[in-house]
Amino acid sequence: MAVDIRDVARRSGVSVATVSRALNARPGVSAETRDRVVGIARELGYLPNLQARSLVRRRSDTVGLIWDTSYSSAGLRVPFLQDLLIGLKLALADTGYHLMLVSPRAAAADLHAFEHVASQHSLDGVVLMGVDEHLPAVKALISSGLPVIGLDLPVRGIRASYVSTDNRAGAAAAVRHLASLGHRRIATIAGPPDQLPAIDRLEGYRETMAGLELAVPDGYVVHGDYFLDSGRAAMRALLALDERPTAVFVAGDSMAIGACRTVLEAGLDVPGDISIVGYDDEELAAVVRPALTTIRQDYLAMGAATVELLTDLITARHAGGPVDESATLPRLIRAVLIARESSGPAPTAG
Amino acid sequence: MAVDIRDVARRSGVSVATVSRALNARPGVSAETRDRVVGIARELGYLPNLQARSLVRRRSDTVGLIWDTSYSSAGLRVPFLQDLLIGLKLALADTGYHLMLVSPRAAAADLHAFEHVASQHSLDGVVLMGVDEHLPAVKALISSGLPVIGLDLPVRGIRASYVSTDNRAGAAAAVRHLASLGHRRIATIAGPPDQLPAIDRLEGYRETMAGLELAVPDGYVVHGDYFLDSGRAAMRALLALDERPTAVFVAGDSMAIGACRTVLEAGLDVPGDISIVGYDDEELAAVVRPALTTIRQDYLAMGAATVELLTDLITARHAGGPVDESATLPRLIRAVLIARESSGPAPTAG
DNA sequence: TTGTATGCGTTATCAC
DNA sequence: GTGATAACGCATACAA
Repeated sequence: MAVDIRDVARRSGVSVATVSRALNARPGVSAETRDRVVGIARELGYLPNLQARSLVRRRSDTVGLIWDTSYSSAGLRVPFLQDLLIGLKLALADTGYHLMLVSPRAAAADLHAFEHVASQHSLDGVVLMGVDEHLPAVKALISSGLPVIGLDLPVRGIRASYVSTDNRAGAAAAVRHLASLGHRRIATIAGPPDQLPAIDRLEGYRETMAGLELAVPDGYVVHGDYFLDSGRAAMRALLALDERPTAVFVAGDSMAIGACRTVLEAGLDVPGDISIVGYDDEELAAVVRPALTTIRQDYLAMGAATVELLTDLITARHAGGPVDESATLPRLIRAVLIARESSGPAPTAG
Repeated sequence: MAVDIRDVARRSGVSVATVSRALNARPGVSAETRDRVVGIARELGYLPNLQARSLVRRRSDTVGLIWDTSYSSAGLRVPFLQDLLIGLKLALADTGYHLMLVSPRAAAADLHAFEHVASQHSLDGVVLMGVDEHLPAVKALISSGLPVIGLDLPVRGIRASYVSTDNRAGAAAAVRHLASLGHRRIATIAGPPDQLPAIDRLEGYRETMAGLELAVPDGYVVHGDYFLDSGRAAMRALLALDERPTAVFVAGDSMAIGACRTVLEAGLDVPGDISIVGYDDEELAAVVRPALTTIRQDYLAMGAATVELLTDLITARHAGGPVDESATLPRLIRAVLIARESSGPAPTAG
């Protein structure tokens, strides 16, 4: 049926070993025969069988993606993860690695579920996304020594690291943007105080405010839960303040939209009276009115960093060499500010 | 390193052939030895190597997903496709098939690009998503005889079919909803006239209007390109009509939002003066003001139908039997109307 | 530089 | 019911 390496060998008048060497650009074959073999292989439409290849090479040139999407059955959407998937896919396409999606159904029950799928498919490495990093199966996978990268998921290990966004720097960019527009009374609507990204964004806000020698009066830090309504409530609290802020950095787009609405309903203007900067650049950020200035996580860059880290780990492992320290250092990707309509010059003193 | 079938055989005191038979529940092995072998295999933590397995069985229990995401580099997002992916993934997880993501980089150039990857990975079947169905490589893939299912992509062939939403019925639901609110002058903003979903939605509109004995005057059908701005332009055309519609069925949420804005900017009210129904129930449909009444596609059901169709095709092919007619019949999944704020009673005659 | 032979871990085809 | 053994398609150690 399909043409195999023996067919190419016969037609070329050489042995299969020579064909293999020629096609894989291995040394020890004359340029002349190499060219001839390559030509005949192309002519015959020869395609090496990947299963056979990985069986003998003991590697599959395939990385697995472990991504728990069960939340989706409940109607939830996490668009950011899906953006990350695309970033990963695009970056991987340039490297020759294939991507296998594994569905972690039994992960909760079976401690070795992840190791098992990895071993059965001879996966060269694994990317973790949207799973609980405290899962025993995750820890077991990491201590198995297989190269593992957490995508927006803080895991560390002998051959494990992670890629995430620099939430501190993102918050700093937002605050600096507002300050550069002349704002001095800048408040923040933060996320839940027990989540790492929320904590980092809040710290980034505080640090930058301090660096700019701007005061953070009582009441300038309000917490929400990332949902729209909590943004409304938070903004109401901010509007009730004696020294009302002229700008607000909001740690999530939905909350920012809620905050916007509350400002407008109060008869004030955005950005005329109050400037607002969101976070995440969700799809709707560009659509609402006024369009939201926000911080975008660069998922293409995150995908690229993930692939880079993972392939480094993989090649180092195959080379049998020691794990390079720098290869297991987490990579924080800079978030970029997308300036739209919801931020503008500070109102002239009045 | 890892325990293989020979280890199990040795420990069981039987041959590898017997082990294989026992573990795969093949006939010709006594219940007694079967149980013993299974027990020892479990005890040893034996995991069959899937590459070796698929090498000899000539099937991989893996389906490929061909999904072109290159548009994403341009900053575009198609959230619906990502919902579909999750639906597919969840449905597939229950069947034991694995999912391999293939990135069609050379598809445009190489006529046989898709066949090649399928053959190299011994894929049992392929799901197509977000690629141009007119691509020569797609046609070539289908005529290769491999089981292929288009997800929201109208392909047909000897072992090819597709799953889509019932766009006709969705449009009908929208029109009937508006009619039930008392509207009689119902216009539509359709999609590009050369895309099947757009065509079906338009036909569903026409049929239902005819069935309700409602007139579709000249100018009541305007085409857009699914982007927001085209919805604005289309609505401007509609507003300029002598007999202005009191309701508009818009074939996409973004266009519907654009249409809403244009109505509001013209000093008219939604839904007071003009009711609007969108299509897709994108995330932002629930967030914009007024919240959009729209048609939601059931992506979990679509994923399930895709898997069902594909596995039927695959098992039929492996059985060597003829292709069941019904297995290549497209499956249309019913869409549901989500009533929100953008649709209301028709204005009383004036 | 090239060819021969062996092994990768299974399943399947024969014998027995 | 069970056991040798030959594929499956490829890469590579060793010989030549």
